[in-house]
Amino acid sequence: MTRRAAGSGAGKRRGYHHGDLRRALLAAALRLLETEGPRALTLRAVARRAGVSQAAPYRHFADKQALLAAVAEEGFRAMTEAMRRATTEHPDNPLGRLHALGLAYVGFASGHPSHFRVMFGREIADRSAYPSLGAAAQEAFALLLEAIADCQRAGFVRPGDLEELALSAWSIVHGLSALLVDSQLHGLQEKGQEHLAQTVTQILFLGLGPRQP
Amino acid sequence: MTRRAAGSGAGKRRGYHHGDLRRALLAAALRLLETEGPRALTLRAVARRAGVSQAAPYRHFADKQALLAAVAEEGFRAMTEAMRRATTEHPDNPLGRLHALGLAYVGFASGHPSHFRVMFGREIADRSAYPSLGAAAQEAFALLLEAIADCQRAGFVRPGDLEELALSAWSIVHGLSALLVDSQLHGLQEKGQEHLAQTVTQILFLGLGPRQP
DNA sequence: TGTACATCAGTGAACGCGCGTTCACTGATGTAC
DNA sequence: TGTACATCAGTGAACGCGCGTTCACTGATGTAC
Repeated sequence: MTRRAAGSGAGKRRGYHHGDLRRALLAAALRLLETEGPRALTLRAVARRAGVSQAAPYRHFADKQALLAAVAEEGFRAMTEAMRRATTEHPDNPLGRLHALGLAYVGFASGHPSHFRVMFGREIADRSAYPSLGAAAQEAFALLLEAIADCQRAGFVRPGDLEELALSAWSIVHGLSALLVDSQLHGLQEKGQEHLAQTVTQILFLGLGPRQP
Repeated sequence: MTRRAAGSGAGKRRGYHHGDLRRALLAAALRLLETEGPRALTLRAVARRAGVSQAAPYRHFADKQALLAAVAEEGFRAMTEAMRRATTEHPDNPLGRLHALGLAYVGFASGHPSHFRVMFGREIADRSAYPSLGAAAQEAFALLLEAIADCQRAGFVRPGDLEELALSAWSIVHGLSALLVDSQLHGLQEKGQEHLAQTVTQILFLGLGPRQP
């Protein structure tokens, strides 16, 4: 604790003690994930990548699953951040915000496919063992709920069970993301992730929208 | 070839030669998948489960990836079959057929979560190495395209790029399936897979539908 | 300011494990004569 | 119908590998006096 404050000062961190190994391990894990894929994400490889002995990670993570959970949590935080950033471009337009949210979701997934897979994979069997991971995931979903509630209030989305409407929206962007990430689209993929996301969210909005007069 | 015909007769198949080991290995793989999950799907475990030496599978599959590809192909065939069966209940109603198709997709996924994961996971890096797998996957997608084209002709679905409309439909049912399979829904899951699928496809149909007069 | 000390982050070697794959083999099978 | 033979599906032992995890240790660090 005091260690981190002391060690993370400017420059010189070479020595027996690392200074901020936990953060360095997470960074190494992310780099591994994006360059080598999820199968390469082993504790030993992460330690190697961080330039540290293979036993060192155990000072910071109880076991491999704890590292995985931290990686997933970090992913949800980054995704939430990206979504939040996207919505700030439409401060006055609820539908625009919802749209931006969806595009940011798909954008994050196709920009970080391996990370996306770890976040939603079942490697972390029991999420209740990692409360902060659950909280980070909830936070992303909460953004969606909020945006849809705003749209309902503004009359852009029909009345109805908020969670179920949100699930529909989540399903469609998550589905497109998963298909992109798992390279299932072949020919279609040529149209570009951005275009496909536009198309798909368009259909979603028509479905969510109020009945035409 | 003649071997299989001879060996797969009634009864007695105990002996040095198995008779139809390829099929038995696939069956063992599916059993393993559903009972132990995808991580347990190793060549050695499959051989063990089939009651055969660990080298035996190499007479029928070039390597582990070939087995995986066969498992995935089998999955697409089963899913296509389930979807086709579901549509026969609505011979005269294109929209009902499309609806049934979607429900069958989600039903297959939540009924065979591990199989679903292998089908869409990236364990099979290069699908072009397994043409019959690609064909089986295409067949499922073709059902969807057909159903939507029928709906367009009948006026239930707006005119527009068929593939893009199909992608929207695919995304929403695939997304819900993935979320269910990966246990991301927590509270919502209590409402039941069937109910959630109904809700989500309802929104989809409103989105696909022609503009109200 | 200087020194003794407790802490604990990181080391390096070792463990046991199950995996994918190879190899020379064995013996059941169907077929040619 | 009987026999010799070629085929090839399945065997069993072995390989090398990288993994997660444990363990007694070492030495850099901050702190109490």
